[in-house]
Amino acid sequence: MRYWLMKSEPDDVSIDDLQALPAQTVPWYGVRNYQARNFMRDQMQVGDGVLFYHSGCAEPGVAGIARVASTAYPDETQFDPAHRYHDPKATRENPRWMHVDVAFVRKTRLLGLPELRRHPELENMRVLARGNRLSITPVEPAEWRFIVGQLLGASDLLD
DNA sequence: GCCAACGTTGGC
DNA sequence: GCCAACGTTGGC
Repeated sequence: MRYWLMKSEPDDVSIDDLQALPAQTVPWYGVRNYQARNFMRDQMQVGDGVLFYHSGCAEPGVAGIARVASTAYPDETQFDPAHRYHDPKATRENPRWMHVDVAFVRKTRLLGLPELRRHPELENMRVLARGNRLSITPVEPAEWRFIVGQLLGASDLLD
């Protein structure tokens, strides 16, 4: 069991959008960075914890909790010439981009970026590292427990 | 294999 | 809209 922070632009898919989807599950399409792809392809397991992070918006920060709901499989958008995430070098025989499904668990209050930076317990979080642009970063178990404790209360730590 | 140019991310 | 940081591309 691992923990992850996954960024999404709320104009694209917000935590509310995820909650409103029929199966409350979304294929994590559009990742076009090899490190982020490799995390999904090589390390993610069904059930892993996900901090759902809003980026590229007025109030960036953790907006909810989700869960990895599948192992990795090819991202359909890479094959679609009309799609903004089309990759001309990808073929069905040789897909380049893989993703997992992510399922809604809980919407929380917004734990904003300034607040994340304020907690000494979180000073080593990958997502807070200078110059970090990765849209998917690992979260340490202690960081996960701290954040979930902040968001849900210590009595409700999920796992 | 180097590295300059370019594109993208994402906070502000 | 700006810009720092970083990843990718492609010429050599």
